[in-house]
Amino acid sequence: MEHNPRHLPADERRAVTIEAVVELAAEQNPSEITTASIAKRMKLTQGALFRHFPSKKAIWKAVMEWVAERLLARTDKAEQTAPTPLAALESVFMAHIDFIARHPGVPRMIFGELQSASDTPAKLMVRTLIDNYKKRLQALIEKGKSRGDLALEVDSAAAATLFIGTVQGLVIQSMLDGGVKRLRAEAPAVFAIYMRGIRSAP
Amino acid sequence: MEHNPRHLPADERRAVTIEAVVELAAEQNPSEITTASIAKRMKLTQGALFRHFPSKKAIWKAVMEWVAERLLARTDKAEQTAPTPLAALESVFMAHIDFIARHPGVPRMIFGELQSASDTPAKLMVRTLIDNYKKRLQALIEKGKSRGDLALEVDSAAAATLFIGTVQGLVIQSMLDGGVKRLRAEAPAVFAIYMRGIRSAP
DNA sequence: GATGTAAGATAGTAATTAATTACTATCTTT
DNA sequence: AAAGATAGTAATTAATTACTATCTTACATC
Repeated sequence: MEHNPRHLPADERRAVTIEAVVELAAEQNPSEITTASIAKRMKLTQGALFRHFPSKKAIWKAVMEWVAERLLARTDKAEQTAPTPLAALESVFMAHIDFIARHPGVPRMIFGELQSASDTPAKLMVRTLIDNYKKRLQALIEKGKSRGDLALEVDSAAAATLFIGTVQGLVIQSMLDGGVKRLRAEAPAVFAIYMRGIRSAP
Repeated sequence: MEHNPRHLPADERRAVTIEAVVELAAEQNPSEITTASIAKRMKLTQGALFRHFPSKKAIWKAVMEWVAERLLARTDKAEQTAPTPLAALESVFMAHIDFIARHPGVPRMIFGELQSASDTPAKLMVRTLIDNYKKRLQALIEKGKSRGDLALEVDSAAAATLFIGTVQGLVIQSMLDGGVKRLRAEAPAVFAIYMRGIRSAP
């Protein structure tokens, strides 16, 4: 059991920093997270952060990389353990919801990055993350069609967009009111309607 | 034709201020909009703003009131001119998309308000706006059910949530890439899947 | 045309911010 | 154990922020 070791190797310090930011984002507006508040959470002086990151933007970039990595790993696993494309869609959806419920700061940060009109490094991370995600969904949907589980008349690209949108909409509304509890509670019923929208007639 | 009249009555000045903020939000991260940048856009000195608003928060509140008013007016009209509940849903959806396409800064501001963990006055505005919106949607959906157009097995609350989520998801993804053009282009196909999800079997 | 008031300009303030600096403590390697 | 490398501290910096105090101008009303 270690008690706040004062000195950490650089890579561990970076990892701890990322965790601190994700934690803080769950508690407050990410745009109001200062280098001072990050340092305080880590019991470190503010200046020390800049020994490990060249700038604040670099911190955000590292955090978004962490998010992309973990989210993709989680949904990937969900997808691959499911028996059918249809089951995979549901499994991925729930894994996504679960990931956000465990890290409520993540959507906060992502939406924050979206708002900047210019292309920050962090925003680029988000874009490629969602791009890849969407491609995988689209492939799943196509597979579901060829198996006869999904309706051929459904636009696959639009279906992938709506899949992600369904998550985003749920998240936004639970951010407004109800929080993580509401997110988990409403997810199944909302996903059921989505499924009804793409499934082939019985 | 008026040429930037230097002096404006207070109420007009407030209106112009709101327009300036909505414009600016379309171009940059709303959290980075400063009182100085608002004033510059209006060709006014920064201090003069505080003759008309007691604080920056008051400006945001006024802007959100403007948004709520206009959006509700637009969707209300769309709803009331439609012949059936089903047609009304589509009409409201498209009116909503059109409103955002005309004012791309609006979702940016709303998402920005969502991120603050505490309940700012502006965040409260957003919450009641969406609450009212959702209630109206739910009523429409119930009406559609009783007419036999919508499936009884569909959860009305979840359907209303997903309706809003569909808009939000579309908006977010167009903010990431493609902008207003993509928003308008993808809206119909995505809405079609939503409709398929709630409509009764033919 | 004089006059009172509403609106704007000018020039500040105090607080907060990311980043930098000079220095110190701690670990690692030989 | 010496020496170099790594990590952290404390204090400071320049820039930016919302907000304010004081002075000046424009306009409506008589």
